[in-house]
Amino acid sequence: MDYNYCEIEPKWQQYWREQKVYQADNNSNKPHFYVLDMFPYPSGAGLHVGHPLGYIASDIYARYKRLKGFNVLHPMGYDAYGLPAEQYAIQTGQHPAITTEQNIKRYREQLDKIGFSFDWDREVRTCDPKYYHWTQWTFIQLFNSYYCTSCQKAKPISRLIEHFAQNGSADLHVACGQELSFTAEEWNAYSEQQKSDVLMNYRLAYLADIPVNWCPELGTVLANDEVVNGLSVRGGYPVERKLMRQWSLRITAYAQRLVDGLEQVDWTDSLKEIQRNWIGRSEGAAVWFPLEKGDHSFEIFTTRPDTIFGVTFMVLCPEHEMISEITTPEQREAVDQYVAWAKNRSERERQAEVKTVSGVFTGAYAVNPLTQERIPIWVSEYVLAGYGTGAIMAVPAHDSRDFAFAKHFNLPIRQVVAPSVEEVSDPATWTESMDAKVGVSVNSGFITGMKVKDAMKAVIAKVGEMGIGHKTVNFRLRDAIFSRQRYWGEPFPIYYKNGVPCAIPEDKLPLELPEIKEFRPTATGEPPLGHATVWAWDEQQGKVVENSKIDNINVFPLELSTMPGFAGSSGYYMRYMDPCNQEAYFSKEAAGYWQNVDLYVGGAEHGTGHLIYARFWNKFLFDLGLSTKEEPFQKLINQGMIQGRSNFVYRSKENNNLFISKNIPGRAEKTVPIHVDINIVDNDVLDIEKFRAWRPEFKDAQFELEDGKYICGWEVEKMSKSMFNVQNPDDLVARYGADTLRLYEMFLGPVEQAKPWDTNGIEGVHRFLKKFWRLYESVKDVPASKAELKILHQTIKKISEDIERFSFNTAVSTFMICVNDLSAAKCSKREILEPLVVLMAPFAPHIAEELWHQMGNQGSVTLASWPLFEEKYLVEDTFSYPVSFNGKMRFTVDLPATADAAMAEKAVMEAPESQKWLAGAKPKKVIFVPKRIINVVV
RNA sequence: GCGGAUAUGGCGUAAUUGGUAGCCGCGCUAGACUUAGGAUCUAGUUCCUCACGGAGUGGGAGUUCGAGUCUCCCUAUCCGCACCA
Repeated sequence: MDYNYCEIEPKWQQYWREQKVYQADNNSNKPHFYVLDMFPYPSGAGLHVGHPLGYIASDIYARYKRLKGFNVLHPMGYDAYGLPAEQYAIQTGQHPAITTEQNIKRYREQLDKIGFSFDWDREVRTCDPKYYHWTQWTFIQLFNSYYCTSCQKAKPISRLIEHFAQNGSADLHVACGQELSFTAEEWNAYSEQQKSDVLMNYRLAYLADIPVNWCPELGTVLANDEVVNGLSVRGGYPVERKLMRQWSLRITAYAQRLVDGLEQVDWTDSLKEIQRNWIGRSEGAAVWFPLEKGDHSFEIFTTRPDTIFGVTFMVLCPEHEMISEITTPEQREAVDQYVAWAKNRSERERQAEVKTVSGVFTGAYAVNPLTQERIPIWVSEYVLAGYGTGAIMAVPAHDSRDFAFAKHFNLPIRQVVAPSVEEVSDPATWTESMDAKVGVSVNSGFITGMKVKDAMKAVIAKVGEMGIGHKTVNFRLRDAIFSRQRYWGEPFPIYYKNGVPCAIPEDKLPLELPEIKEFRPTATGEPPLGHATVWAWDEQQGKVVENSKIDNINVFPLELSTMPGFAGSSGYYMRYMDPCNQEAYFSKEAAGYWQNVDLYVGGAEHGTGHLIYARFWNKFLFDLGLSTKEEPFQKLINQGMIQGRSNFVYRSKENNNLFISKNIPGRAEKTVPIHVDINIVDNDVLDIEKFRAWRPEFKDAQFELEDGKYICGWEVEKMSKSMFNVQNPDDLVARYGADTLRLYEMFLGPVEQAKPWDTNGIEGVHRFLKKFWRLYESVKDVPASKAELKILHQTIKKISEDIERFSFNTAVSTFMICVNDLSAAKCSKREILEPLVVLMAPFAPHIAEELWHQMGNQGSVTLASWPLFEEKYLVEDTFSYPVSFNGKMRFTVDLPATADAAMAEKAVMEAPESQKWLAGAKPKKVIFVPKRIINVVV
């Protein structure tokens, strides 16, 4: 009987589904293991071959762990809220819920065909009220929490309110928007509205007027990671800066813990580095510079306090609040003009012109607190409002930006750091500043002669003594804007009681997304939820009622924004542990059992988005006592992107109906390349009949062939419909079967590596499976020879190692070698083939299952026992056999310094290793150097 | 500009982690069987050379008995950040 994948694959998929073979148990004595994939956004285009790459890798690992006796949690779900479905709704009027449902159905069909071992009973969808119940719940917890900086932990806001009532703002150690100062008496006298405003400064989810990334085309604000080069990631529309009242998450409170946590996880260095850069921790000093006139002073942040003697001017950002106050009458017009100009520039213009220097003098002066020098104060765009204090001390000699500014406006440059005290030069001759933190201070009063590091400490100590500064840490990370002016997202569980935002009671959750018919913003510019007619909160009844009932006594308006995409994806991995819990996000027992994700597989493109938000979310849940581990994802594998591999035909310039094969001499000049559908090309050979049928215009196409074939050109490009290079996994499953697809995707190369998709090698993998199948056609119950056992044992050993280090491509190669060897030996012995089929089960589960049952075994092979081999089939010390898989045996023998080749050979033959493994046979090759024999090839 | 990664046959890749390159697969060459097939099997295939032999892991140096692997300097490609004081 032939290997009939069309029959066996659906059969076993059904069996697994019906027998619930992959159901994970929350109460088990087995060791636990949690394997997670980044759940997909169900887009209308369906899966392409890039998606399953990571899923197959994680599935192999999950199945391997099951064979190893672990209770494995391997769930899947959908990140179902998102812009594309809503944009589609705007264009067509089709409700996003319908589009999403259809897409999910399609995804599920595609996923099912590949034979994954997901526990579908645990499926979550972010748009399901039973799920977003807990997204909303978490939001309320964030809203009702503040961050205590002395114990580095989130705490209930009620504790802060008590503190205010007793002590006012004194002795606060909290993360906040700005430093406020009030007494207990003042607090107690505040109105509800005032108290609410003050608390917003401390809540972990807070409402504030902040400069946001506004995308007019999408009609919504975007988070920093959703904007690249001033354009939206989704759609590529321009984004502008705008001041808006938005919900934000105080993720900056967790910045230090987010940096520290990276030490505990097993991620690649490059991804950790991406996160460190995004968080952008930098140590330095805060220093107050007094103004020359009046008693005001302003704060600056610097990472180079040691250069304070080199300050020759100060710069404020155009948004700085002190500008209008300090600007002199003579300079007012110029300053106003500059500030207005800067304000009107789009983010994109600003970024495009980073190298251009612009700025204006305010006419005001500050005083250097250490030298008492008078320092002019300027305004310039190159100082950013969002970082540090929006004001800097400029040291043009040792900062390239300050240097460019000083050159442009002809401001003095003073060297204060040099390689040594003697090596001082004239900065007027410099072409660039000396930014490196090396050398010693010069021209710097009491720190002159000190090394940079010591000088920094000395200056910090000095300003500390003077009460005008201290050591501090700054982060580049900004709070995450959490509002989206969109419909298809989680509604905020918030209503506005006469302007005061209030959370709806937890026992009334979920607050379900209301139905609307029009998905655009309202005529008055409100978000789409402004169209909802039943979107008001009745406090008495504790439910949603018609808007018409709003009286601001009992019935209040609800929030019209919705949450962003990352809201639902920040905690889904915890929900999988206990997906049906109606009383809680997840039970403490479930979290206590599963702990955290042991292995997370997904793309590196989430390095600055999802992976930061999820870590923050989990740390918060940890502070609440819900999550048992502070870091959610212990080990992370980044699957490489699959690029497209486009094929081309070459159309003659003279004759539109003539196509010339790639390698015909002179072709390049005579033709133009045209993209051709990769599905009608096989190994770069064009199927001429299919090509003629592909499009009407090619109906009568003529060809100039080489060796009777039409050879296409190829190029690596993005996988996209317009280049006809999208490979749909379904087509390959239909043609070769899921097992072939699974093996081939792994065989393509290391999982982490980016690579173009091409099907040129898939035949070889398919052939291997057929060969594997043939081995089992006449299984005999006779004892295996030692040589055959050796093949098996080496394979077991190598496959185990390969899986443990996620080297699935070499694992597939190992199988091929094993099967080649067994075929050559005509080995059909049960003793060999039975364990081999179990070994194969993680990779090609369908064929393994079929053969397992054909051999008369019961139960699923994918739950058989891996140690079976190690105990039952282990002979001698095969697992410590010194011969590696490719036949080299290595051991070291000490030789006298005078040894020659003959003596070396003799020593090899006498070595215990040879006695044991060569059994008198001569080695093929002996490599030796004086004193030691190094390598013996047998 | 800063940071991270990668570079091996015609192609995808492998190399016992410092042990004397190119496993496995594709493709290609020759052959066997054949109901002439997009089946199966056998042998060969890094490059140059009829051969003897020589060269060879992006380029250049270095450490070492020994380097694809370690160090330094270039070059190219990819990714991340980008006026972050």
